[in-house]
Amino acid sequence: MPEGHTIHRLARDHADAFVGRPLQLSGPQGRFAGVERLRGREMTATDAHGKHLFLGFGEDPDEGPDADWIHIHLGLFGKYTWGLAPAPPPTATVRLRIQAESYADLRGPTACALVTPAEKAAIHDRLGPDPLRDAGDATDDPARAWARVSRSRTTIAALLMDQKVVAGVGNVYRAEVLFRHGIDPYRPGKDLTPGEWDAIWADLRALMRDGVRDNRIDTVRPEHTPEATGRAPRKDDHGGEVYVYRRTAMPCLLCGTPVRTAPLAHRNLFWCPTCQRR
DNA sequence: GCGGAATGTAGAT
DNA sequence: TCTACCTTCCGCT
Repeated sequence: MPEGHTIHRLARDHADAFVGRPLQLSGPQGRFAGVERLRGREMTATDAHGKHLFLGFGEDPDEGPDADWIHIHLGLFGKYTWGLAPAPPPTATVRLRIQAESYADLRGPTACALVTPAEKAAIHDRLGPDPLRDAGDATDDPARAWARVSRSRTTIAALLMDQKVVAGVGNVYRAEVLFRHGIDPYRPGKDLTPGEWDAIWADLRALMRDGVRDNRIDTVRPEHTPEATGRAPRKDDHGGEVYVYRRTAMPCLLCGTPVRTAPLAHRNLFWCPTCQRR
């Protein structure tokens, strides 16, 4: 269950494990039609933008005559399982298995399909800038996001989840970055100051880079950890330490106010009504 | 064993 | 604003 950091980590892990190595591809579930076309071919590149993962095949995967990309989006349920070869017999839910010296099993993705370089470019075009990219182009330019945010009456909580505005932020990073900056999630985007946006973007970059490195989301500053403050740690465990995400009714790590939750655009929003003011 | 929830998105209305 | 889709896991019977 991924936000952008998971996808960038997967791009790196696929590059390390599979680029330039003899591969065995299979689709045990029978729902990935690209297996036949890619049989015997070499993975030559990987890429990530927001929550979209791309695995490139062909001498020049960006424009060569044999260029193909596997486009993968994990959605809410998609999950990877990694291990050392030989892989055990796959279960019926494995959409895609890639095997070299190690193997990766993909289950439950929203998308797993072959796309052309042009189709890949179209996906980049409809995504906003990604705090984790470092291409020096439109795909990581925070000014593009600010242009949308600063003109919008939509709440900052909804804007942060809109992949056309910012690519890669999900429900955990949204809740946590708004908490870290003391921003009420219901504030309209146009009410934010440029300074607030710059700080949010810089923080997302730092937090999400940590997420890629550690393969989990940790957002709590050392001085606010349960160990440092003596407050009880959150019971639920999604793999990291956070201020408000899924800490409903538990005391805020800073002020002790019960953390609030409310549905917003089909997702649960979490915030501290005391620390996050309009 | 069942129901609900989960780090998500697309498409219909 | 709603529904559908995909899979796993946890808490409750």
